[in-house]
Amino acid sequence: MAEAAPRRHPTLDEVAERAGVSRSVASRALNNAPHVSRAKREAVERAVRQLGYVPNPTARALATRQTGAAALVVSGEDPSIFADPFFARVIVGASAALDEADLHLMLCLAASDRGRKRVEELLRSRGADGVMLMALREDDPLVRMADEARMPVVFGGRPVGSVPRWYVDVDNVGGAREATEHLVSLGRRRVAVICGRLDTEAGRARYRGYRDAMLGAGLDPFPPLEGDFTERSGAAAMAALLAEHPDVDGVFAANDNMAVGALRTVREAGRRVPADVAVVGFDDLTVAQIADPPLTTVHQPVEALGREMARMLVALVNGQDPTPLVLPTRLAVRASA
Amino acid sequence: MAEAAPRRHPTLDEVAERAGVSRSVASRALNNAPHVSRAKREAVERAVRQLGYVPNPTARALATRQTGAAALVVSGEDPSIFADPFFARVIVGASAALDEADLHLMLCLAASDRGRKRVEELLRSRGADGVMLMALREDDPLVRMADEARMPVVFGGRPVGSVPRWYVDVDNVGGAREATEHLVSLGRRRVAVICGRLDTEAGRARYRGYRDAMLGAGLDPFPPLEGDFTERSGAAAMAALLAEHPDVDGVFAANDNMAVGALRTVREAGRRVPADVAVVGFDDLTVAQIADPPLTTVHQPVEALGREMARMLVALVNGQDPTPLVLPTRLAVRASA
DNA sequence: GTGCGCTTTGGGAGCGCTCCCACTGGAAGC
DNA sequence: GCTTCCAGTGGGAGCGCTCCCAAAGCGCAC
Repeated sequence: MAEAAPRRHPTLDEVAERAGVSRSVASRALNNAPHVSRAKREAVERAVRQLGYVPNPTARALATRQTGAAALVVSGEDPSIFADPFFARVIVGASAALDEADLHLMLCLAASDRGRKRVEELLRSRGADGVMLMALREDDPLVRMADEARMPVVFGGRPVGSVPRWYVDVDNVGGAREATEHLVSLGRRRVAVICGRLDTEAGRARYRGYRDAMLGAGLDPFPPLEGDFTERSGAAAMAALLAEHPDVDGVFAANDNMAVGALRTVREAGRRVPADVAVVGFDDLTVAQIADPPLTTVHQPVEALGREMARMLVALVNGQDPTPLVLPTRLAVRASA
Repeated sequence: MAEAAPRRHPTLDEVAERAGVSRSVASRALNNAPHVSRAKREAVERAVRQLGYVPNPTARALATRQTGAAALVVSGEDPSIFADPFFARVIVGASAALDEADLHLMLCLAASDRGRKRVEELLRSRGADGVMLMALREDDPLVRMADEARMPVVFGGRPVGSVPRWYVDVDNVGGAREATEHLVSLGRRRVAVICGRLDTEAGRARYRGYRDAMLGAGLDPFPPLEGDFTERSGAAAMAALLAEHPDVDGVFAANDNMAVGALRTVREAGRRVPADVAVVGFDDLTVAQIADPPLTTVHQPVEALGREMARMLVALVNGQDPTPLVLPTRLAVRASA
């Protein structure tokens, strides 16, 4: 038997009775609403203390039509993409901002079909006051669902093929451009690219940034060589690159994991980093600092991303109409380039 | 203006009316309860489809006194401890298990005072059907709150100084013992230890396992040298160790981050791993595999930890009385030892 | 003394669902 | 023929809160 409740929860009625006031007055006192005399307010406070009263959030939610919770949905068929520390840091930021607005955080990993179904239900049933949506693939059904949702939706990053009404993103194009320009400024001329999945907007935008920088420097951009954001795929891509273009002297990888994989392959091929091949990553996760050599990479404000998504959502919930936000990146120069 | 709702949500009453039945019958049909004729059941289903009806979870929660959500609380004064990929993987496991039971996951980072206060309110107000509690420090006020909570509580790991009624833990003592025995079996005799925080039960248990193994092998255990589970602290501890005991030939670090720090310090001191100093970690996070050399470490089933916590909680919510669980660890032997 | 406007108060009607219970009518048992 | 039973049904009373609104109380200008 689980914790036979010591005594039933006291209700607002009981508080009111004990304080010698009506339920209305007690409610107002509790919510710091006006139109309550000082004496009654204090009487209510006393009764609350004596009874150990805590308002029932469900009842309040039913009456106010506000659940007091915001959901963060992380999409993707593979649940382990969530193991990427990236999301953990987004959550830290979002959690802090939601705390300030007194909203709870519901986390939905929409990996399995079942999970996806539950997200759809959440969206349709107003099981939360608003939703933050992340990591959407091309044609993700969640995008359509979000359109039809009966609550505010903020996107983290932009989905492929559509520009949502409200989103927070990082400057993927600018970051990739800066990374590539850095390689060029070091005198590298045969600068290759290891793209992320090109069915994500981040993957595409980072390739665009690379391409812009190469063209701007009068160099030939490499065609997109696609990885899937894992270390393994970075290592494989680098191997292919060395085989096909032995003279490559710089590599921009669309994230740190792949950059670390590339680092490993370069070393195993007997070449030095950065002397023979300079490598730049993207993200600036912990792994960039402990890589050998430490990875030059595009720093993105991950916690700020979460924080700003949450703030935007709070604004929407409060009936405001915030404008989309693109957060700046900056290059963290370390030993690898 | 945020999304002027296209039309008000249809309610169960409207469904019932459209289907030509009473609200009771509609409710029963919706919940697959008995005592509904086939014809009416189908009529209700049709009405649901036509109206695009979705039950209001809040109203249901109020009536059933079940919120349909479980909370995962991660304690700790520093919110960034949550950035440890460890928690992300716990969440993946917990989320999957909760999905199966149709429970939502609420995530509470009880870092700030404000966050802690909100957790307390959650615990006292039955804002969730149950709670999973992790990463508790000595004297964490959350432990007391959990005792007084009006809902089931499952601990992840055991808090210092008390054995909760329900918990899931990994075999910290056994894992640490096995790690140390491995070092001894390699012929190492001066095997030192870099402990984790000794105000956590995991930190203490891992030291106990180390000590047991040393004594069992007839060797002198080193006194506890405490780190705080970060790479930096591991590096510092290792430096101190080399200064004081230049002849140390093996190190057991209580987690991977500290082991990686130790690795770095050993190399910077001009010694070789594992030839001069063999190093073993604990956790088997991604970092263990990409470390140089790859880290021999105690693998713990992190996702299973989350999954089992969630399952235990579900059992409690369903009125059962599950028994505490200690999950086994195993040594993942790589190049560092 | 009357009327106006203000704050303070409590009654009551929801919010949308579940679930107890009383009722119906037809099948089964005697 | 009667009672007994039970699947099927709908009415209605909650769950615990918010919030509208009418009424009461009171000071103050006229």
